[in-house]
Amino acid sequence: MIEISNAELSVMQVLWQRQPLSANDVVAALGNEKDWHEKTVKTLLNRLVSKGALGFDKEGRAYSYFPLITQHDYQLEQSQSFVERLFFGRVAPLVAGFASQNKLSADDVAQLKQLIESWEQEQKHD
Amino acid sequence: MIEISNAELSVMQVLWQRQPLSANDVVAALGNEKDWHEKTVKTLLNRLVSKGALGFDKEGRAYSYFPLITQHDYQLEQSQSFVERLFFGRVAPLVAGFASQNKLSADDVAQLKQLIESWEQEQKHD
DNA sequence: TTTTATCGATTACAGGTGTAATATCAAATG
DNA sequence: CATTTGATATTACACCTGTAATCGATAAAA
Repeated sequence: MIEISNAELSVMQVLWQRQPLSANDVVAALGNEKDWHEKTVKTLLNRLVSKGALGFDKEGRAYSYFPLITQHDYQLEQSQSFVERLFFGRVAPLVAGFASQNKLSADDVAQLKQLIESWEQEQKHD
Repeated sequence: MIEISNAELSVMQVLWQRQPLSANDVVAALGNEKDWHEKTVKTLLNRLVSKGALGFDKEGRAYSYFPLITQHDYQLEQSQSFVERLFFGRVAPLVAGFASQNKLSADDVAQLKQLIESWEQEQKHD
């Protein structure tokens, strides 16, 4: 399993959103949120390539980078391991924490209701 | 915010469950799940004390360790930052991932329904 | 009381991470 | 063609982590 550090993750997020991008495009995209030197971003791109998280095509002088793992897969795997480590595998207590902090949006609740309904449908016909 | 590494977290989990414990008790408690040398566990205890995550009382020769931060607070803070980093703050997509992997237990679903109900109650009278 | 067994404290050491600076090499410019 | 520019590759470096081993002090044992 590929390990992606926090700083690296920010780079992945950019490339999961738009892809492929040149190193400079990634630097620009991160400009708003991160106060990183251009060299820092290039280092992160390099490490992500070494780790097999990113690939690139040579477009002449500059490279064009793209993710080799999907955001969805990464989210799934990390969620699983996070909930395992902190909540011993049960996700509801995590959601309860969000609720207690008023961090549940109406959209979240709507989606959760939907999920529950599907889940109950599943249970019935098996 | 105190940063607790993965290995350190396992030690915290033991002490969140029973507290206070001597170093040897912690070593024993971890014996099942982790294949760590006694020295390794002592190092982790030490680092956690340095970080301010654990305190201890001197009970003669050996120390008696106890958490200085609650499991609940830690879970809350880590959940928040995890969901922020991977899901841009929305928790429902995380739960959706669990559902899709059949990682939702009946207990989870029951608890989620309860949460939603409370949440809707809250919304009404404000 | 001298020796030994234990504790916690300190030190070790390789690999990862955050955060760049420098080196190298090829493309663009003059 | 020679030079400058700009991109990637390599190197840097301190701190964190995983995983212990060694040191030093003190309590227990002989």
